[in-house]
Amino acid sequence: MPELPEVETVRRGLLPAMEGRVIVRADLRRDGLRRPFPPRMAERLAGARVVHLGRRSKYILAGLDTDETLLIHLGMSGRMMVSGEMPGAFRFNPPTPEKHDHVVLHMAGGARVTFNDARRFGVMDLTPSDRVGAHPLLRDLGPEPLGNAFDEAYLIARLRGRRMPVKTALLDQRIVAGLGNIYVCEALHRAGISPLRAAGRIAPRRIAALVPVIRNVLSDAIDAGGSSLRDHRQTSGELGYFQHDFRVYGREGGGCRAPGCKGTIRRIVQSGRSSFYCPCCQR
DNA sequence: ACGAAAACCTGACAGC
DNA sequence: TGCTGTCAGGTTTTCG
Repeated sequence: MPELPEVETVRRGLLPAMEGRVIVRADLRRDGLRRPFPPRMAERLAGARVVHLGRRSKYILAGLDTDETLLIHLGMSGRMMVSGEMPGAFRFNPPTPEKHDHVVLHMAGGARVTFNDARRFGVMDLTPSDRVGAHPLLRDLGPEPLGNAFDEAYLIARLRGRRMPVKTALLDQRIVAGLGNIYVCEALHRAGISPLRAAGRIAPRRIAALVPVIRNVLSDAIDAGGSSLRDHRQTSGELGYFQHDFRVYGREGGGCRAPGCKGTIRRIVQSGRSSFYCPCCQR
């Protein structure tokens, strides 16, 4: 799935097709993904205008003029494709619906927005706009890593006393929201911190250094259109290309790219997920 | 309470 | 060709 940079890339691609525009019709090809769609979702979307298309962590939030907000999560394999007569839309009109096209939004103006998700770990839900933050999926999220609330003092305080590996802590969406496996691995490498190190046993000044590193990795990835490994596509069908800038992710056995380091990238498993790191320059 | 592991699904790929 | 096993940008639930 898509982590924060991929979701932000998708949001930006959806903007011209969706923001300010009316959803003429919503076609649902099944009754849910990871969880059931809310009751009468198609009827509640039909005729609604998208007044704002935002993002919180890995969730895309479409605020509607019906005072409801459509909440979208892409899970591991979710894609949103724009097709039809729109600038930036897929050049070819969509052929017949493809496998795993679960929801199609027909927008006024001729664009179609298709949600495709092979593994069905994604989510779509509707919630009252005046308390989106109280939604169970958003309620416990930590601060946005690119926002002002995520700063050195905050991260130092949140990691203090934690015995879990720093890798696990940064994947915890309650501590900071939006990081996933790729960008945690990449950020820890850039900061020279071992993913195995207990979160509460990192010197405060090293944690402080991690904050701008996280911001920079995410910003660079957004600028590159995200990372395309297998599933992620921009809404036009184009790939992202930040995967070419990975320093450790997926590079087991490869040479460390840190300046002056001769180490070899290793893969280990932490709480069921691969961690890639350089044992030489990450301590 | 905490952290690890399993579960939810499907597809891609390596190896035999 | 086709089988088996492994792995995958996430999150929630279960287990110890």
